Amino acid sequence: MNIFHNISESEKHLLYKCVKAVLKNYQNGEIIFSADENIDSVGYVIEGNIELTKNDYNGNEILLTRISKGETFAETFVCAGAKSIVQAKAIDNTKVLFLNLNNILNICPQNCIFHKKLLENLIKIIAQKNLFLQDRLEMFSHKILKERILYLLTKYKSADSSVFEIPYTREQMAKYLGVNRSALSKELAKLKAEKLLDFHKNSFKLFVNKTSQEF
Amino acid sequence: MNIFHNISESEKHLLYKCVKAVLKNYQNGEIIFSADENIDSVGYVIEGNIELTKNDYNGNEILLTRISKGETFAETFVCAGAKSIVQAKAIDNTKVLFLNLNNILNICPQNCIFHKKLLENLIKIIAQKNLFLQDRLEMFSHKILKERILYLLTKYKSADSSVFEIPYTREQMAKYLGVNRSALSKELAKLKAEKLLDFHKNSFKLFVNKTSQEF
DNA sequence: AAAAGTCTGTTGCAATTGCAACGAAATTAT
DNA sequence: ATAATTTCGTTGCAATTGCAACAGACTTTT
Repeated sequence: MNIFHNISESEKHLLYKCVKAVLKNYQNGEIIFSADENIDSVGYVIEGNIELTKNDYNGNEILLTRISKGETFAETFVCAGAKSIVQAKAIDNTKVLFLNLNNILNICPQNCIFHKKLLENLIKIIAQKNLFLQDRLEMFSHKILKERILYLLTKYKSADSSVFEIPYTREQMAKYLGVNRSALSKELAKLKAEKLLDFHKNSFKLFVNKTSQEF
Repeated sequence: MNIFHNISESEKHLLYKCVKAVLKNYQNGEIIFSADENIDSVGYVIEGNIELTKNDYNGNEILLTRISKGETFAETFVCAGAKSIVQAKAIDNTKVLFLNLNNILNICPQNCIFHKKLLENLIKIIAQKNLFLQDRLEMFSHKILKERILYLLTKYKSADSSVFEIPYTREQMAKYLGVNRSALSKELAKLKAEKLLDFHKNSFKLFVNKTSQEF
């Protein structure tokens, strides 16, 4: 989701003034901010690309994610009132727009509608990331592969004993589940033998007994 | 964090009118909302307790979390514009205040300060939950116990080869790391033998070579 | 100080998953 | 249609972690 969703180009430019947005240019390789810095502004990539990295216990730089044009970054810790925990580095010649959180929150006296939209979008971005993280975490909270598989399939199943598809190849499915691909195939074959499910490629069918609900 | 943080009792009551807050009473056991419902209001527990549950693939009700007095719930999917994915049930006689998201976002014409504070607090709640989830997820992304341990310890270490404490007993540490306690003790003993770290109870000392940083 | 209770380390064995290699099936390119 | 490429299932073995049981260390209670 774009933080300027539903805001037209002309409104955008009014908004820039309204929230005193700051545009900065970075050379390829330039550090935008480091881990442990106090940041007060949400970043928005106008042009170029950014990498968010973190140092592990050995000092190795670990790539967390890439941010590209139209995406927002730094919003989590800025809005949480916390220090940065990641480093942001331009990996192209990059233009970043900084939106100061306080200015976003201080609805301007004019009470402009697009200002409200910006706020709404910002909240939505954070909340949606939250949903994404919650799903991943719930998946990981299942310790056994069988349960992880059923957790995933339950998300996509339409109605019992009818076929549905999942948007993953077997390799992607294994990655989502955080396990080895062949271990996944092995377990799927086992579950098929147990008649808990049937599948072919990315089409699945669940035969789950709902006895616990029938009483 | 309380969504009314920094808002006085008197301001609170003005705010209730301003955002048209709705107070509802629930009997012990009463369903507040079900999974798959469309909700437009953030919940705030004034009195009593709530359980958020989810049905697993077998239809078993799984307890996700308990919400008690002063806590906010439903904010994630309301702000994400998504359907509820959980069921909320009162487990006491419970008073819940519902704050409609649109009303929170529509800063009132009077432009009252506490309205802005409410918004700020809401964002902070979501963003902080985000940070929490990110940490858990990053931990789980390490597949090997050794890496999980070092991830945890790196978070708490002050300076190299100096002693620091972690706020967990061994049992809690194992739970945080998502592994069996005795497996954790085993691995800690191994890492101690490898001279990567030293420890006694919840006091630790890291001997991590930073060679990769020294070049 | 002794006793009871809790926390932690250790051990052996079981269960689960990772890994690598290969062949079959399915898809895409020629 | 054939060949090349990718995806998937299978297998055997290795590595990791779970589990249960017990003993020692540490804490709290009496």
